[in-house]
Amino acid sequence: MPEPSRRSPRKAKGAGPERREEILAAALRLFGQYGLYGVSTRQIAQAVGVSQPTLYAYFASKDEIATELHVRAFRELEGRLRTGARDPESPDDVAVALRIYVDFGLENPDAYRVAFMFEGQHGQDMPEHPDVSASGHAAFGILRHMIAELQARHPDGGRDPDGLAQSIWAGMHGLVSLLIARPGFPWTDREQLIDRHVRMLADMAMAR
Amino acid sequence: MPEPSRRSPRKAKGAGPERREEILAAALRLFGQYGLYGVSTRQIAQAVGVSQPTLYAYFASKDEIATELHVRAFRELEGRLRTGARDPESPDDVAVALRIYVDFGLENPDAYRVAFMFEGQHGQDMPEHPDVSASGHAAFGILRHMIAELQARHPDGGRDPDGLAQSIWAGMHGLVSLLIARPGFPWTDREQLIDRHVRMLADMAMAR
Amino acid sequence: MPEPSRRSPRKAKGAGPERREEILAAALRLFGQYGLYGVSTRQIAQAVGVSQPTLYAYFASKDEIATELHVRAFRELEGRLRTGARDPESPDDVAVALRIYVDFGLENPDAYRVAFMFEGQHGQDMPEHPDVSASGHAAFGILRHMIAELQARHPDGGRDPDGLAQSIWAGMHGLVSLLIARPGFPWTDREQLIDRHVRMLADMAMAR
Amino acid sequence: MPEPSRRSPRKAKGAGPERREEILAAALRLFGQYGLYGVSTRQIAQAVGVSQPTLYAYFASKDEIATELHVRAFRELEGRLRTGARDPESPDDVAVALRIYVDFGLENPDAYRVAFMFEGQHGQDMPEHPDVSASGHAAFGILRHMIAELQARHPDGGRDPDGLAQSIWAGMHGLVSLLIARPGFPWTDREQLIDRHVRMLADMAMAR
DNA sequence: TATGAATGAGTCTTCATTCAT
DNA sequence: GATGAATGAAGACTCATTCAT
Repeated sequence: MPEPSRRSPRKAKGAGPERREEILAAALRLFGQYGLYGVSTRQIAQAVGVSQPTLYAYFASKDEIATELHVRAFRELEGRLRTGARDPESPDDVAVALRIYVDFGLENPDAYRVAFMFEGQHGQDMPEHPDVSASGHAAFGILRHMIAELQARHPDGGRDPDGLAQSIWAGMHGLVSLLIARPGFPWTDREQLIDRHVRMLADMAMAR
Repeated sequence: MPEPSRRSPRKAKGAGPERREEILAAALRLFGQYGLYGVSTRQIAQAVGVSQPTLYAYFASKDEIATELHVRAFRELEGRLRTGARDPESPDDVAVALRIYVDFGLENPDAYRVAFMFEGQHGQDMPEHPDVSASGHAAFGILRHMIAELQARHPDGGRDPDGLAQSIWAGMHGLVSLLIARPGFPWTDREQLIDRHVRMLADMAMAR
Repeated sequence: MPEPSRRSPRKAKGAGPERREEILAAALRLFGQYGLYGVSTRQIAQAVGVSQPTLYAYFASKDEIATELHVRAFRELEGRLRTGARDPESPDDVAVALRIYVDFGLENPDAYRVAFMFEGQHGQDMPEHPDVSASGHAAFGILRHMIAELQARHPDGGRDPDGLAQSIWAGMHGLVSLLIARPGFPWTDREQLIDRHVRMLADMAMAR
Repeated sequence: MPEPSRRSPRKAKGAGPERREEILAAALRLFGQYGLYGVSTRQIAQAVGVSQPTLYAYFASKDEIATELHVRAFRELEGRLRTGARDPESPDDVAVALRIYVDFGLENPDAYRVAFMFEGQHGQDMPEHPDVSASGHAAFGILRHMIAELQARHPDGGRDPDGLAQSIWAGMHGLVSLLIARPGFPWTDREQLIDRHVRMLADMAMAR
């Protein structure tokens, strides 16, 4: 006796972990486009094609979705940096890493926005979400490590890798965030702007 | 004998234009702390010590409060830059201007946050708020002008003042915004970090 | 010694009863245009050029303004009818009165709207405002009296002046209110429409 | 052993489309009684026995509720006219249609009031609500068509069916709206009043 | 007489979340 | 696993009205 038409024998289409991914993907797109506060759970649910309560089968709250995206964004960035960044022999190698950073941001403005331009209370590194801080620090650590390595190889070339890494990171973040947030600004040729920005900051890695 | 004008000790707090300023001050603090979307008109009213509708006697909408704060913040920055920035003869003079920028941001983190807060729909520099864009562009224009002047004086020293101004501005914004947004991060010595960051960016003004 | 230009020797400009009239005039115009619920006391005050609380020096409430306008409208109509309506010798004389009615409505759509299309609770003749009902009944009484007179003169011509007066009144009201409320409707030639409508209803005055 | 499906005795009131109808019914009653502007969504929700936000699961806005009621009212009227009105051979057949009109209004005073309620900005047949105008015109069109048919059959009997239809419609509307709006008025015998009113207007259909 | 200032109660509407099924 | 239905709390904003001056 055939049981009344059920879509698939065991898992319904897009159930389980896949649903979770669908939700994250939709939320990432929407958060990036309209901002964290500009997106409602209803919109997310609709974008996924499920009902609102279904979201809560996968996430405890809207905040948890945002946090997961935040952590993932940093992981993705970290992964890219780890993959693309080789042992630096010259500032050019640092420039490659910086370029990876920029490309990540511009290719994934949603993720970048979620990761770095996290709205909400400022003035505290969201201690309630330790994962968020941790994943951010890890990505930063790679850059810091590269600069330290580079300087170690050229002991006469530079000092204070910590400070320099922070300075360079900040310089990158400024460009990426402004390019994302102000697309209407009359920027000069983007490619050239980015290229020079990256090279200049990379050269700073060996500053004394 | 006229009795000495009885002032009611209760409601004479601050009328007229002063109330307006009180509201702006409270809104600035709250917006800076919790973000534009994280603050309700109720909270603003409560912080001022008035009822919600009273706000609407001074501002047409919450948006108007935010816009006014935004414009004021950039005006203040513009004023500081205009006052402090002299005709640049060397990158050091540019560094002075950049330092003014940083100091403004760190001394008025709320205002700085509000100034760059208008990142609504991911992009769109809010054409509906021309003042908002205008005030930002004016402040930027001063830096751009300085760099152009400097290069004009040293024709062999640099080119593309537009692109450089954007690059330097971005570099500054990155540092200021991160210092404000991540106070918990293990920054190296702030003063030294800022000082070198500023000098490095200023040196870029004469890049070729 | 000429006193400093005051409009009138005693009353300050627009003070006292004149103010009251100004308020009523402004309210009549606004109520007629936007409806009773579509007009706020602020709008009335602004139209008059005074502050909101000033209204309450002349009227106890917004409702009192509306009521006064209502009563006045009926009085005006009553006055016009009393003036223009002569002892009826034929239906033509009734037609004259009906035409007065229509003209009143179309020339003073604001007043007509206030008088007859009074929004609010229906199903009761606002017993809380006895004046309103009274003034309405008075105007109606004139029409009823005309018809009775006419029939008395032509004893074979008609009966039931009460019912006929109500019927004719209703017929008039329907046309006036629709012409006022639906100006966008594709009415045929207004003058001709009104003229025939009036004559037909007047002829009914002698129906048996 | 499966226990017999427990039905919760509390919340099973009326789900889905039935809720929608409940809301419409409650809104119709309230709008008819207190007017469109005199009723709040809270009152509607309370009358239905649900919370305020629940309304928005069934209607996008208060305006949508009103529009639906308006359209329904005219549709109902249109349906009654279409059903009851036969090819007119004499004014008596027109009288039947007019009587249907009156009966509809008096049996459904709320609906009638709602149908003619959309008198917003004094004029403007709400071009933003095309349905509203359309449904009204459709009902009127039936009457117009009847009169034209009648005159076509008796070519010597009447002219200008458009103008006559408007005149007769206005005459009906006046009586119905006053009977509804002024129940406290000392009307003569209602049945007789209506009957004669209807017959008189119907006779006008063949006026020259 | 007139008003600047203020407000409690109310408007419509949207939110994230939960419950019973 | 999924949902239809529902809601308390809150959102921005407007209202008629009333103080104290």
